[in-house]
Amino acid sequence: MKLSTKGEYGTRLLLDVALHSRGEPVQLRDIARREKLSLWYLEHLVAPLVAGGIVRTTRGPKGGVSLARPLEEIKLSDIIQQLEGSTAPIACIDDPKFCDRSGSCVTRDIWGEIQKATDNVLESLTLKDLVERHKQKEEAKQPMYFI
Amino acid sequence: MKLSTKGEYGTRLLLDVALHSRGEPVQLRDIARREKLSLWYLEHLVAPLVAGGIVRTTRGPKGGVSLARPLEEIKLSDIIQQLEGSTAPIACIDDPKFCDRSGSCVTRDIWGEIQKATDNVLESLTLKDLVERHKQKEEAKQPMYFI
DNA sequence: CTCTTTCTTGACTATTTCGGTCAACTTAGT
DNA sequence: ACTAAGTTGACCGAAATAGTCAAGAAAGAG
Repeated sequence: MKLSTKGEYGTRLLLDVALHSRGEPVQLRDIARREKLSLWYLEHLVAPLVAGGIVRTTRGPKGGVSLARPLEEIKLSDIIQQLEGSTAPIACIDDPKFCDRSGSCVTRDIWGEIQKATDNVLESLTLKDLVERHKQKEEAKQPMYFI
Repeated sequence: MKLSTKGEYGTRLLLDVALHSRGEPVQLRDIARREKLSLWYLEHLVAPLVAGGIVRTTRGPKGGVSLARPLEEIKLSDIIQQLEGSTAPIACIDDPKFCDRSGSCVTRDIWGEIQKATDNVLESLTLKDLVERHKQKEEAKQPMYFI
């Protein structure tokens, strides 16, 4: 039931862009520094995100990565779909012909239910939710001097 | 979000034992034949299942594998736990010290929710449920001559 | 126009995990 | 004893993963 680093880092990448974009693109170099990720690895995460219409990139000075859609229109499931492919825990879910027992296989049904459970979580959350949760955590850290 | 073949084959192994045990142990060789799995690979699945108290094995003639507990007391989560280890999609869930940002990491919370969602499914199902589902599918296949 | 800055692309590599095989051993029954 | 099981641990090849790098293309600034 493992998530690869693509999905992990990719989500952090997007959240970082969401938090630091002030209208302008966010540079990969800065993301790499803040998130402590290799710049050369991040480059490979951006390509599929562009292909999936999740981010836009601009080259040259003051270039970088920006979100291609409003925060609330970027679902976690979009990100994972783009970076990890399917969320199916096993191949026969996506391709019934993968195994000739698919029709009568009880265990296959279970893996399907598991996929559904994780998809429910991923589809119910958007980047906006992540940003809000992040801000809440930040506020919780600050002592409230103004009271 | 992939399940390895250990969890996949192990679940089928257990279901096969549940379906074919008539008081006596079920032999690995027969399981391998029925499930079309390599005998040598199955051997590696049995060891952790014994360690987890899920099955007992007896050696020698007429030996084999038998369930160590009643069907309804073997949860899917027990099986997966034993064969795959944790269901955490990412290491920092099990070990917060794995990453120094764990406390304030929003994405980590998400992976935790996903784990919880899959655990809910796995803990709600027992081998007995699988057996019953299997029988229902079998019956559905038979045309009902008796009507 | 050219220089710099930034992303783009694809090649490359190291490491790990996975799936699978096998042989030697132990135990239990006949 | 002999035979029929499971037990254990070593081993291997293939594939996936994670990561690095270098050459190039686009966009702006001057």
